[in-house]
Amino acid sequence: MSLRYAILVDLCRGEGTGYEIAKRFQEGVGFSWKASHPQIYSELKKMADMGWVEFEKIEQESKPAKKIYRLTDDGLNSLKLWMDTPAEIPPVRDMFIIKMTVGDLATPSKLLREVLERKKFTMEKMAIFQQIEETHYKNDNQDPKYKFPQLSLRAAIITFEAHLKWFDELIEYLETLVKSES
Amino acid sequence: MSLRYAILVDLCRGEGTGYEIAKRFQEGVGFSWKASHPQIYSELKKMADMGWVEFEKIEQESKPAKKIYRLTDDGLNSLKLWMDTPAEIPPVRDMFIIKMTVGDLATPSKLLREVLERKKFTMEKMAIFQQIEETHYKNDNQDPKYKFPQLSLRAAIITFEAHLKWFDELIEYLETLVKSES
DNA sequence: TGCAGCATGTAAATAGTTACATGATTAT
DNA sequence: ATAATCATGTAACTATTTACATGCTGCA
Repeated sequence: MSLRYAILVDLCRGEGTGYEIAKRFQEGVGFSWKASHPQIYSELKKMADMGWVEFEKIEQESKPAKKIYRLTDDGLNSLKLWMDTPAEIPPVRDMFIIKMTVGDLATPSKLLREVLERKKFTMEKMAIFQQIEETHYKNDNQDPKYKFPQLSLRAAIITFEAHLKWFDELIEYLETLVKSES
Repeated sequence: MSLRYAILVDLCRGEGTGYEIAKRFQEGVGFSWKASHPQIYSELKKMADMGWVEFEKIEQESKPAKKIYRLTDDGLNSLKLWMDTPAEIPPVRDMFIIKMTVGDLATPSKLLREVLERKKFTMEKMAIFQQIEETHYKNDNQDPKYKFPQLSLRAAIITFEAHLKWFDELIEYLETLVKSES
């Protein structure tokens, strides 16, 4: 049921089509959840049947009619109920960490390349989030209304920092291995 | 196919029954992957059929016969091939972070309680990993053989530290909310 | 007496991904 | 020309969880 509530949270900020919601749930756009479009369409349909969301159908020329979804009072109430119940602590599921436990089975240079790739990826992502933090929430904008979204953003930034710290420890060791290899 | 390789990595350290492997993959035991026992049994069966693992059947009185699995040469070779191909970067999928973006919809005291619960949980987990790091890898034990497992452990510790840092930011804000609430 | 641990497995359900399908428009 | 964007959806598959099933032993 997680995706269901993730969508409700997304719709809290305003109405949107399944397509738009799906875009936000694509790899990397939002930090904390990922979902493909068929999953989102089917979940929206279920919630429309339950009356948690409603949609306005807008016909378009040369495109399928778009459905603009918004929360209903029922949906908002269900969301509020969920908000007060603890969320499950998710398992990690990162094969890269598993791989490291037996890193001696890999080719050091390839492992190093993989870490450098991850580091690059993480730095790019982090830059985006830091940008948002600076333009939206820093300095003047200390409106308590934005405090929660900002704190949520902090989760991403802090996590990325941690990953980078770990990557640097890996790189340090792997570089010694690659040097002695040649 | 991730679970498959996670099991192979696990079997690298030595033989084991499905039951034992499943225990290690339970919530919280290993840091980086989670799996239930039916999933592990079925994956072991598939890999036995492919010849990546083999097992020795040991009859027992009053218990079902146990199967002690170990890697075959084929399994080890497949694992080595996998080691040299980059692992996918996993999505995060933590509803707690999502929840924070609309934290104003929750009851502050309940949200605070949830954060404190997570903090406690994380500190307990981290203590276990730090213990392992100190007893197994610190001081005298600078054997390069243990360098990779140690680095893998560092991923957990560094990640936990990051979570704790974030939790403290949340707690600081939520405490002001709870105070002004009463 | 009742629960945890050992040890296997099957069956059913839910969650999530990938491929297929359509079709016009705009940018490269 | 080709790919990306808009916008929906279905179908098939893979991954994962939960419930059911068995049965003995040792502990509180």
